[in-house]
Amino acid sequence: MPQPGDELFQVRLEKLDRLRSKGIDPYPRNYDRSHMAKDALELFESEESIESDSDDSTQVSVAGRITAMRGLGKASFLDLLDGSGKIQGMLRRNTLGESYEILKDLDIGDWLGIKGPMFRTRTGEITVEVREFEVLAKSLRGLPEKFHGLTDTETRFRQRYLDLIANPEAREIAIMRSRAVSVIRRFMDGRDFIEVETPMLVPVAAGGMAHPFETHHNALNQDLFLRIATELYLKKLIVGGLERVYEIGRIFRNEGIDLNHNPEFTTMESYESFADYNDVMNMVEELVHTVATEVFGASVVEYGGETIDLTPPWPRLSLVEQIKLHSGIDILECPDTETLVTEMQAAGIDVSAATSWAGMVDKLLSDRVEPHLIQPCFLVDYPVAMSPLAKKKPEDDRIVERFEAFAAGMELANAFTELNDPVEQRSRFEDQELQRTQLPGEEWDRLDEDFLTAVEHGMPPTGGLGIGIDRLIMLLSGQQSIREVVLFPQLRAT
RNA sequence: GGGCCGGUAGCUCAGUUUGGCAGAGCAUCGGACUUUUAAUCCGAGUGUCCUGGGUUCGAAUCCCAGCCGGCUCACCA
Repeated sequence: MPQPGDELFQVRLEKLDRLRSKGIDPYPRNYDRSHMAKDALELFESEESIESDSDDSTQVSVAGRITAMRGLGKASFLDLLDGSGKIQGMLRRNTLGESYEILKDLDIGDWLGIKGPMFRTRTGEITVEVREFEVLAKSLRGLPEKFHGLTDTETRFRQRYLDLIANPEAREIAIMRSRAVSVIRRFMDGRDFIEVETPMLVPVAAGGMAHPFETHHNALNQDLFLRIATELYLKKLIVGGLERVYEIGRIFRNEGIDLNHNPEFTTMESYESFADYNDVMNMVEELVHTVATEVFGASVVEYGGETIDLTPPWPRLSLVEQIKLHSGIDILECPDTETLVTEMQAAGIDVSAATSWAGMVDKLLSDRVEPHLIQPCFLVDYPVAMSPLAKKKPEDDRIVERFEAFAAGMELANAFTELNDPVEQRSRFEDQELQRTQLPGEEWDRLDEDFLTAVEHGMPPTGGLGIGIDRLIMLLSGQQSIREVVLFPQLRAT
């Protein structure tokens, strides 16, 4: 990459001066574009298909970045890339006269507007025969090489704009993600949910089990945390009678970074009054299927060599049964930590890291069950010890009405019938706080007094949902790394 | 945080095993070329070999420490 002071950079500065000395503003303020590249190509094809009396096609003006230049003396070809794709332009000394010489001061990477009729070259490519052109922005640094493109992952993530220029797939994923979020919004809005925003800076990082980022507000002289979930604030809105709310937003967890984890990630959480987790399950499978078909054009996706069919309904599988099936362990028969440790060791599972009963069940789930959950499904009915915010099943107070959605061995969503008994909620929080004092190495939920006060005012029966947008996009776009679906993934600052 | 792998020209990469002038393609610069498209042809210059130490007559190459990245394990969604 040319740096200020480098020869390549200097050469471009000289070109910039030459353009100015010819009376050309290398950074004009606008351009009157008639067509996107893709639309221009389609226009030509449609005009071509009907017999036309005139020789010339409609004139178009398109604007984009020069991604390739091929000079042949008194004629030159260049590729322009705009938001819709690429289009080729041909410039000839004959048609352009003196202004043809300006080409010498153009480089790959510059923004250019071209205007003229279109034709097909000998090799069949639809091409703008440039009658006029205008420099839209001079670039001082070179672009990645055209053939191999940009593959260095560090540069791709740190300078995502180069990735977007060089790699069409990067562009496609960014666009797909945006469309997917739009579809989710339409889907939720269509079900009479209202989109809300809740605080990201919070005094208590509650609503999940995760290590928060800490910060400080100077004027308040108060420590604050970045939210780890949107859950509790959204449920306060349910208490307030908003009935159906959702939030699509960033949450922050101060934990490891890997293929599936970025410290900031996007979730959609929704809360629906008078619904239970069965209603939410129906909604989730329909939501995912709708996004897949509307954005990616299919209800079937390829992921890691597997073909995954997202068509509802997805099977509802008992968590307890699935653990029994894949590990031989009946967790309900092991109500205390010691028994479970013994059983897990007997099954050859490393229990050195997990210290709590809930932590070990979670490990059983992720080690033994998750890898089998390739086709989409719901695991339902979790132990109460793992789920301090979920309502117990009426027939079994060891189990709560909670489900997690899985596909391609990845967890996509977590949801439950919300616990709305304020007395029980307080005691569940107190249990979490107690566990933290006993097992500080693990993450526990935190007691949020403001939230309890809200629930004490009466929270209606509610079905709640959290769905990881990044992982959903990974699944639908076939990407194995969360960094591919986050435009600017977290990297160490240099 | 642990383990493994990597970092060489603007980009993509050889060269490291066995220490001996810093290399190729693209890009860039000069020239030729009026339908090219990884254009072609002739000619030219690329550089903190990630950084800092060490060994050596001599280090991109060997040793040590560090930085950055990737994968993986742990933790997690």
